[in-house]
Amino acid sequence: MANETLSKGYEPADVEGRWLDYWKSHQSFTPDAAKAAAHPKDNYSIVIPPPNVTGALHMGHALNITLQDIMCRFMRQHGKTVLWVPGTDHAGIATQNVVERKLLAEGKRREDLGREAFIERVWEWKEDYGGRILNQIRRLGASVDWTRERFTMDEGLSKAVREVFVSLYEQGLVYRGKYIVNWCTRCHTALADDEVEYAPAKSTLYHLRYPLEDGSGFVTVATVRPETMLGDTAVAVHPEDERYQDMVGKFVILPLVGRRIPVIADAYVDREFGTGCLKITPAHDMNDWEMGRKFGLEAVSVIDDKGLMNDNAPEAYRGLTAAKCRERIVEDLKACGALVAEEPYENKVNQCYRCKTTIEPFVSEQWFVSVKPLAEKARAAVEDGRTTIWPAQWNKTYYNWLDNIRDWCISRQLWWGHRIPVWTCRDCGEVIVARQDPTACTCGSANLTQDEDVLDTWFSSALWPFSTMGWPEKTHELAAFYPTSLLVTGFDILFFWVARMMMMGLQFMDNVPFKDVYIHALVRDEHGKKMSKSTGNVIDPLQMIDKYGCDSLRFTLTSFAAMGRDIKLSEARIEGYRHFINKIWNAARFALMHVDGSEPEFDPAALTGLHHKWILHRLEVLKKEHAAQIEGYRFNEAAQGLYGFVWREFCDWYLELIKPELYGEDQAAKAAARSCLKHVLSEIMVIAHPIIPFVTQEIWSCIPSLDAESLSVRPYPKARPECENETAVRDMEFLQGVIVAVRNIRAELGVAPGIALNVLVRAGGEDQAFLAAHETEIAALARVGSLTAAPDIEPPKGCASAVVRGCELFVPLAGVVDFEAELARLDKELGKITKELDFVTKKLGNESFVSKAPEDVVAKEKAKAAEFAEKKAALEQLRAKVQEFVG
RNA sequence: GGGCGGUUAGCUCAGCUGGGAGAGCGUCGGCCUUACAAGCCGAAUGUCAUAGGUUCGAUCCCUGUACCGCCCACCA
Repeated sequence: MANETLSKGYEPADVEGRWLDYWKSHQSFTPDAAKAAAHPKDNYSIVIPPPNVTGALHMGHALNITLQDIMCRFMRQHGKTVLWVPGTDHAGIATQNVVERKLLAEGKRREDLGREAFIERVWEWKEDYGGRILNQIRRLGASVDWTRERFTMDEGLSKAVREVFVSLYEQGLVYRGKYIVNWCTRCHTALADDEVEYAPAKSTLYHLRYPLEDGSGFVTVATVRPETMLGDTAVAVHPEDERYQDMVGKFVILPLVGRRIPVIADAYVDREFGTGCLKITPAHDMNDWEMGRKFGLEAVSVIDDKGLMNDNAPEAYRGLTAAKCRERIVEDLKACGALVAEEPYENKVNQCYRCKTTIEPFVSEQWFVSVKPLAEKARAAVEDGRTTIWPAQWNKTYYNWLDNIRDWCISRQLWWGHRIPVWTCRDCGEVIVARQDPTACTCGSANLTQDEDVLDTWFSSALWPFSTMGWPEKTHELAAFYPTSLLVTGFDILFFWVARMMMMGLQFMDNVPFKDVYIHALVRDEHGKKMSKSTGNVIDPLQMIDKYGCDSLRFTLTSFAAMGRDIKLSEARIEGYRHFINKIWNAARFALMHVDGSEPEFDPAALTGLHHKWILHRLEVLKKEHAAQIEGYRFNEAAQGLYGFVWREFCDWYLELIKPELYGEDQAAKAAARSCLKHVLSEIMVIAHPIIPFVTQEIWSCIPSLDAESLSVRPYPKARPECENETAVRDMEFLQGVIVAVRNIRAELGVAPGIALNVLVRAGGEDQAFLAAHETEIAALARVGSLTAAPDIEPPKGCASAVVRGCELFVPLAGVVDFEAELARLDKELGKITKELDFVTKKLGNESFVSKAPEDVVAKEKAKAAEFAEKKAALEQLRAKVQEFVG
């Protein structure tokens, strides 16, 4: 492949395919855990946030994967042994829903198949489609170790789940209890608090009148759910509410039901809201449930698990849906005069985060984890810095959630998931919680039934950082790679997942699951809206890859990945950054026209040209800054720094400056240029590789006499302090200043680009020598015919002029130049410099500035003032000269 | 109600520990200059939301205000 001419434009599809295959077949990213275990400090590890098996790649994944990949590739370059574990999550509800929908298309329900057959169907589905998302991740160039791919329902991970459940049970941290839970009547399962979403709704607030038992009057309560009144077991008022002082302790009779219920007093009641009286329905409202516990109230459940009115409701309502029942209740209450007012009301309705069905608070028997003790450890680990959250602004959110945490409901009434390892003996009632499926009870009976429920998906995800490494076995992976170095994720699962991994890691590994957590942005559409299928504003990463190439997408996402800020993405941006990828490609194409492997070995000491010294210095700065930026997760800065260096410095200046040498006759200079060019190009490829792996790898493989196929395992370029050269930077500024001044004159005075200009510079000593030495470069870059530098140069009649670093520069344009235009141009320059000079002068005139500001700042300002004054004086002279011609 | 973030060039956004603002895209003008027209050269553009405060000096630090966005809790 070496030394072939590159195609004129970069064609990503072919390139990406080839290198993806190469990396996979060579197992380039598979570390040797046994070896790595011997020196854990040299290791680096990340576990991928496992996408749902049902998932399809979206921009959030693309960003997430890109950032992780950058870190992994970067750390390999820095000599780390890197493990990046890929895998997927079984995603209980989501996956079950998908398969149920498929069944429904065949006219079947899961109940028709039965549990075992249904689960088999889900596994079949998983085998067929579950790998899709992983292939999509692969296409992003993720340098994961495919030999260690995991699934949350793998045998090993299931073993870990069971181990954790049973030991938490043994530690008294898992318990079963009757509790009010968020119940999805469609999914038929309990949901954790954070699986509930709130949606605004237009409702009606009904005022209901309950008569006092002693006939002394009424209390009026307000509710948006009148049907739940059938389950009321109290009415509450505020203890200090004067209106109701004498009612507390009395009883009211519940209309339609006839139940006698107490009036209680509790500060929870808001006196301002509605009538100040609150109906208490412990079985169907979270707050009421708490109140019921506090006051020892009965919880009368009137709605069942399907959302239908049950037998506790008066006969007339039984079997109705809650909504239908509400209509009927409203009619009936109206009829008996208990409904005294209706008003439109906007509130929020709880929804299932999976299917958006309204949540019904529901009392049932569920399994819980006592998370308080775990949460305290998780909090402490961030407080004392064992884990660092980036950016730190998320600490507060994290603490706040942990501080207010309630027990975690972990049972789900689904079939797809880790079945709860609890058996009940049907003969003696013994409850067995076991790591191995028991065959018999202690009483000898084999008549055991396993708990029907499965565990919350997040229960297994919480173990991901160590379960994927083989825990509870003592593996080399755990020894080498736990705790992991970094977790990269979106803030939307900070609670669901990150906090719970912290808890479980600390509990079972006695160590944090990761040293750093990087919370990345949310990818939104160009208007800042969340991308969603229903809004139709989704940008499909795979389509973007097909259209613009993976590197374009990766570079775009990286450029916008500023910490703590959302990304507004549009296709135009990706298209824009494709230009950059193509620019690199073409720069390489140019370079490879001149580099064939015969050039001398790179030796900075042998490079005497200013532009070589300059670019090598700039390269040193880039190396240093780029590494610091990646290490500090300042991805946007890293990408933009690279962009600026490659385009503005390497291409715009360096490549242009070596052209005279490459096309020239001086063989020594040519060889030096080719050697340096090859060196700089090679190092750029290495530095850029973590962000844009494909184009860099492809170019790398075409650079002659390099280790052609190994860019992904190539170390980061070593620092070369001998190349640092501030003098070169200052000299280069001078050279650039002269070139830009001439270009500016040409452009502003409308001189045709074809006309070569002659340039005179009034300069003596070093400056004169410098200009003479760089005539070739100036000639080439500014289209200058002849350059004359001398201390006694006098401006010829009819010329344009400029001042560069104190030197007056003249471009004779007799007969060509429009003096009015030149005058205007000089005036513009004068205006600028005058403004700047005035500002500095004023500042220096301020006594308190001079006396109070640090010395170096004052010195800097003084130097500026001198420089500005010099330039201004020179410009004024030039202007006067031109004025003579005009006048 | 509690918390967090944002407000900088026409657009999208950088600006790390205070020393009078940058990039990309877009715009305008000129170029098919043998790596690249997906390009090259040149140019224009900002009371850094607002009112105060601290300071010799504030886009940056503090306080208040307005508007936008998000998270948590939730008034039935």
